[in-house]
Amino acid sequence: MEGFAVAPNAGLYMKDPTGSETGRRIVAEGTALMEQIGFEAFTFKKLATAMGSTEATVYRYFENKHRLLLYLVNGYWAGVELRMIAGFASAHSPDAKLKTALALLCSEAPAGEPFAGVDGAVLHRLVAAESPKVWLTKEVDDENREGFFLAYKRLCGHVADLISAVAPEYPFPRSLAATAVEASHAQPYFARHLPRLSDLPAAGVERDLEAFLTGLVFHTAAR
Amino acid sequence: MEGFAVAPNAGLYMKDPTGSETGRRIVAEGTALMEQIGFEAFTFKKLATAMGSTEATVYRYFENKHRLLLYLVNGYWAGVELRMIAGFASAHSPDAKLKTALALLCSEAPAGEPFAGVDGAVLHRLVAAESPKVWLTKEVDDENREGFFLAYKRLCGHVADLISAVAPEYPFPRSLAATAVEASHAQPYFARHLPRLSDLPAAGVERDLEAFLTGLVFHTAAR
DNA sequence: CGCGATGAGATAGTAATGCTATCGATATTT
DNA sequence: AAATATCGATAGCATTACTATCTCATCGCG
Repeated sequence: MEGFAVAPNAGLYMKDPTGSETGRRIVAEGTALMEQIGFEAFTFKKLATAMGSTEATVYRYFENKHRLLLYLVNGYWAGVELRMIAGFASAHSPDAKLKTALALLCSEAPAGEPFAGVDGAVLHRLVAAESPKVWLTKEVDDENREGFFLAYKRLCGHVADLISAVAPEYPFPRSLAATAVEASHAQPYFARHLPRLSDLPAAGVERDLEAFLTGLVFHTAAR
Repeated sequence: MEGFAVAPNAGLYMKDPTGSETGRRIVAEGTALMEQIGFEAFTFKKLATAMGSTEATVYRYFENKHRLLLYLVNGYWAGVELRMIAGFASAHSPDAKLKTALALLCSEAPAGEPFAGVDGAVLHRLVAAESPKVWLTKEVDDENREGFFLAYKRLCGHVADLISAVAPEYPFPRSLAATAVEASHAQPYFARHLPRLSDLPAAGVERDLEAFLTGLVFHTAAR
């Protein structure tokens, strides 16, 4: 029943939200509401009211809103990883694989629903705007030990491996991969809100973003 | 009396904290406490208790903790900009200037006190761990309109200008500058807490970080 | 000397937040 | 039909994020 070899989100919830209609609604409406009003203004009470349920019910699924965000972000990255691996099938050289991987990171509206009832584009925007808050916390080390960042680290790992395949002598493949993945979210956000920090257009960034990222990665690594 | 042509922090406070001993202590002890316990756990009540003062007193200086963080981050960047411009004096080619600028971004313990009584290394760590929270907010656009991000944007602007000077035909100087500046904080943080996302050592990153960043910028732009 | 302004500690209070506990009605399972 | 799980309803509590007011000390100034 699980779409993954190892459930990517184990431990992030108190009760598996995919196992009930209420759980799926928490995830679906939680994503939408959090994206709308922002993580700091988001509360379980507001979510419960929006779903016509109660705070206590939401707390039965997730310990707190930070865990819910972590769950969403993790699911997002797991989905990207899946599509990335699928994309590798149609590319043969490491070079071509790396290019598809980077292109995938640039698409604002990922194909397919990452969670039942969740709009991919909305989740993408949520992740772009909120995901750093997931690790910029005093609990990073504990949460990392519990494996809550595995999906993200695996994804960056794939990109790093491709960089190494393309440029075996480049000394910072992981740093470059993480920098590129981060930039793929930060740059569209900057383009929209702090345009002095970007050369991308406010909307429809995908084409230029891809050009920027491939330039960044290939020129840096492949000497 | 002001060290800057235009006070970089105007509007961020209700009452200028540099103008009184209490204000300076709010800034100094606020930095230390926030860095210690993290932005989410930090409250004005805790700060007041730590300083032997009261919540109401702190609120006379800053509207809320978000504004205080913004003030600190902004002051940090203003200080970096000052040192960057000073550093340009000893470098003559744009190439050399860009190299000094990037090296400056890598130093973990900036020279000189950015605020009276504030340890530069502590502020540096605070900015690395918390600064994205300053713009990843639903109030970005309002705060940007009020000029609260000017120091950061100016700093990135300097780097972008140097990139353009070194490589006039490179199409994404601003994106590259912002990406490099962001990476200068993100990479040491990753090295420490999520080491799979970096090739840098957990401690003493400066040398490798500089190599990574100069490679990133020069190979990407001067292509 | 006395006046007013300013700065800041003390105290109180309010609404919202984050979270826990209990209870009972309603399904679902066995 | 009994047992169990699910979830809405309600209550409660400690903390947070503020706001307001009052008092006292200080300081510049006529």
